[in-house]
Amino acid sequence: MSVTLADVAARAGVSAATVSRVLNGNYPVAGPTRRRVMQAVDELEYVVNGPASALAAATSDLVGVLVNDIADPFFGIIASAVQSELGPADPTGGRGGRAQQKLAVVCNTGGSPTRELTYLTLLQRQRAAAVVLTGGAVEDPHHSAALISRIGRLEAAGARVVLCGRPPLRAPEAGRQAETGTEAERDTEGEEGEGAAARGPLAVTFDNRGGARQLTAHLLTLGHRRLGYLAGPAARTTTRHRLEGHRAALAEAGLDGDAERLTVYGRYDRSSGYDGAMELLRREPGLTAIVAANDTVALGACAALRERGVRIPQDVSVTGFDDLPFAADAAPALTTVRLPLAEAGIQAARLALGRDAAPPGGVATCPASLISRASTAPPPPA
Amino acid sequence: MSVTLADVAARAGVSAATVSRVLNGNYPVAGPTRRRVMQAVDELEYVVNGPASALAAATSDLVGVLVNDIADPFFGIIASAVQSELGPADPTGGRGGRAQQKLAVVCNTGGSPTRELTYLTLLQRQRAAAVVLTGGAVEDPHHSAALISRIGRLEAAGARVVLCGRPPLRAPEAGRQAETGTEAERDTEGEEGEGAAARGPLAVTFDNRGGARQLTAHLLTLGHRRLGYLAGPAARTTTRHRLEGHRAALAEAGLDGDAERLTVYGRYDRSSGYDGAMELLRREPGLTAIVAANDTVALGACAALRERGVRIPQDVSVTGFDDLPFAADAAPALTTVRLPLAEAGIQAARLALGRDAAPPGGVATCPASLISRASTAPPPPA
DNA sequence: CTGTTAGCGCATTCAT
DNA sequence: ATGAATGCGCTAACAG
Repeated sequence: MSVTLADVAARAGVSAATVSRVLNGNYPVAGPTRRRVMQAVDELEYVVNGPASALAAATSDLVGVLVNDIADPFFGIIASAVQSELGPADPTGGRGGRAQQKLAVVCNTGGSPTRELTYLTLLQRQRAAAVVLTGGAVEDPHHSAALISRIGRLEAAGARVVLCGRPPLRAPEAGRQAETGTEAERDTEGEEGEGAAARGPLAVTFDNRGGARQLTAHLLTLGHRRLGYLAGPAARTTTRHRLEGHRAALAEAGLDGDAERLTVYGRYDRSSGYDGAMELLRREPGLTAIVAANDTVALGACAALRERGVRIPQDVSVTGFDDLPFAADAAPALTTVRLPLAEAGIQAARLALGRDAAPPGGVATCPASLISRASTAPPPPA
Repeated sequence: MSVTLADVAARAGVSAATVSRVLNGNYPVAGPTRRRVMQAVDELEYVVNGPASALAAATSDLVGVLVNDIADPFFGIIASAVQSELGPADPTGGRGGRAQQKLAVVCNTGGSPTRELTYLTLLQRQRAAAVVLTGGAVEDPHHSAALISRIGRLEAAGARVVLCGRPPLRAPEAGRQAETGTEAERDTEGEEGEGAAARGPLAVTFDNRGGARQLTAHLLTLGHRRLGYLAGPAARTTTRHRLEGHRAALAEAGLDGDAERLTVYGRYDRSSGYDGAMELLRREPGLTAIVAANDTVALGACAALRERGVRIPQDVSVTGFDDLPFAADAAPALTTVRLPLAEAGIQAARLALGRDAAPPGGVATCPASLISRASTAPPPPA
C-alpha cells in the first residue's frame, strides 16, 4: 500500500518506536538519529497514518466546530478564528511529523437540533480531541437533555467541549435524580472524573442582553417612542436574550406595554427582515424605529422600507446586531452592536486546546458595544 | 474505556464479526440477529470507533473541503452546499451504525499556498475519502508542481480529488521529463493506476471569463468608454480569467489600449475596493465605470465613491461579481454576474463521492449570468 | 537514548 | 448465516 513507519525505520536503520518518537517529538532522541530519521521520512515522502495513530493513542487531532450556517459570515468569522488558532501556521513546512497540527472539522447543523446531535456522535466516533459548539441553542427541554447527555459522553471520552456564543448549559435540576441509572450510564459516569470538569463544558458567551439594552436605550435617547422589533426564531437563546435586553430598555422608559404587539418573529435571514418589516408597518404605521435581531435581518428590513418609500433614518431608524463587515457598507451604514466574534473564537479554541486556564465560573463573557452609524436619527417631528 | 464492538457482541450474544456486519450493512445477516444487535447497540449507546475502523478498512469517512476564507460567503456558500450533500440528512437518527455519513472537514487556507499543501498532507494523513479544493489557484510554477504532486499522492492513496471553482490542473509539460525520478517517486507512480483517473482530478469550474466579458459588454453597450478595473490578487487564476474576459470585451470595442493603466490589483476584500477606487479616480478622473473583481470589492469601491461625492450610477457605474446575497441589498443594488455557487458545490460533492459520472473531459463548466441592477446606467452626458 | 513487546478496535478472510 | 483468527499502522509501557 503506502509507506509505513516500519519502512521509514528500515531505511533509517532504527526501530519503529524511534521513528515514532522523532515524529511526535515528545521524547528525547539523539541528534544524529533524529536527522537520519527525518531524512528517511523526506526521501520516502512518509505521511503518518492518522487513524492508526489515533487508535493507538486513543485520541485524534481532530477538533469539531459546530455552526448553524457556514454561509453566514457570523459563523464564518468565528469558525475562521477558531481554525486560525488550531491550524497550521503559515511558516510550517507540513511534512510527515508535526503532530501539533489540529485539524478543524467545521460541521454545518443548519440550526437543526437533530443534526447537531448527529454531528456530535460523528465527532465522538472520530474520537475528536475537542468540540466547539457555536451559536445559540434551541430552547427545548427534550433537546437540551439529549444535548447534555451527548456532551457528557463526549467529555467522558476525553474530549474537551467548549460553547462559543451560547450560554452555559445547565442540566435541568442539576441531575439530582439518579433514577435513570441504567447499566451503561453508570459505567460512563464512573469514569467521568478523568475527563474535563464534571460541571459541564466551558463557555464563551456574548453579552447579547446588555448589547440589546444599550441599542434600544440609544434609540430611546434619540426620542423614539414607537419601536418595532424583528426577532429571530422563537425558542433560541440568542433570540430570547436580545429580546430581553430590548424589553428591559423599553421597560425602563415605561414603554413595554406595547412590546408584544410590536414584535415579529422570523428567521435570521434577509427575507425574514423584509417580510417582518412589512408586517410591522402594517401593525403600526406610526412606527419610527425598527430594531432587528441581527444585521442581515436589518438589511432585509431596509429593503422593505425603501420599497415603501420610507426614508432611513429620516422617517424610520433601523438597527442591526453583530456588526458584520457589510453593516458598515450598507446604505445608510447600519447602527448596530459589535460583538467580538473573532476574539471569542480564538478564546474558545484556546480553551478547547487547554492552552488557557478556565475562566472563573467556567464562563467568559464578551462585551458588546454600541456602534452608532447613519441608520439611526431622531424621529421625525410629526 | 468506552463501549466497544466486543461489548455489544457479548450483550447480543453474537460474535464481534456479526456486529460489524450489521453495522456496516454490507453483508447478509438474519433478521432476528440483526434486531438483537441493534438493541444491544442502543442499550449500550455504542458509538463506532472511527479511527479503528478506518485503520482496518484503510479508508475513513472524512471528506476534506479546502477554502480560501470561510468568513467569505463566497466560500461559505460552496462549503455549505458540499456539506449538505455529504452530511447527515435531517431525519437521520444518528445512532451507532449508519456508516453512510461522511464528515466534511472544512479547512481554511487563507489563500496561502503553503497552508494549502499542509492541509492536503493532513487530509492524507487522515486517509480522507475525498478532497474538494475550492477557489482560485495561485499561479506559481513551483507551487503548482508541489500541488500536483501532493494531489497525485492523495489519489494514489485512494482519495478522490475534485476541484471546484478552479480550473483543471495540468502538469506543466505533462511530466515528460523523468530526470527527477527518485526511488520514492517511482514507487508512487507505479501504483497510480489503481486510484482515480491518472489524468488528474475532476473539476467543476465557473465561466469567469465569459461572465466578465458579458459584464463589460453590458457597460459598453450603455455607452461607457472609460472603465477602470479593480482586480484581485495577481497570479491567481480567478483574477486572471475575469480580467481576460474584461479585456476581451474591451478589445472588441477597440478600447484595450488604456486597459493596463486603468487596472489596479488588490485583495478580494472591501478595503482593497475602497483603496483601489480612490487610486483609479486619481489616475483617471474622467472615469465613468468601475468594474470590480467581486461584489465585496465593489462595495468598497462604492463606499469610496460615496465619500468622494460621486453618485452611483449617475456619475459612475459600478459592477461586482459572484452575486452574493448582499449584492442585492447594497444601495444601489449591484449589477453583477451570478455564479451558481451552491449548484457547483453540490456537483463537486457528488463527483467526490463517486455518485455522479465524470463529466466529459473531466471538467464541468458552470455558466455565469449577468444580473443587471441599479448600480449601472449610461454615463453622464458630459 | 534506543529496541522489544503488546495491544488499541475493527474489518476481514477463512472455516463452519 | 455466523464464528474464529489475523492484521491494519501506530504508540506506550517496559527493558536494556
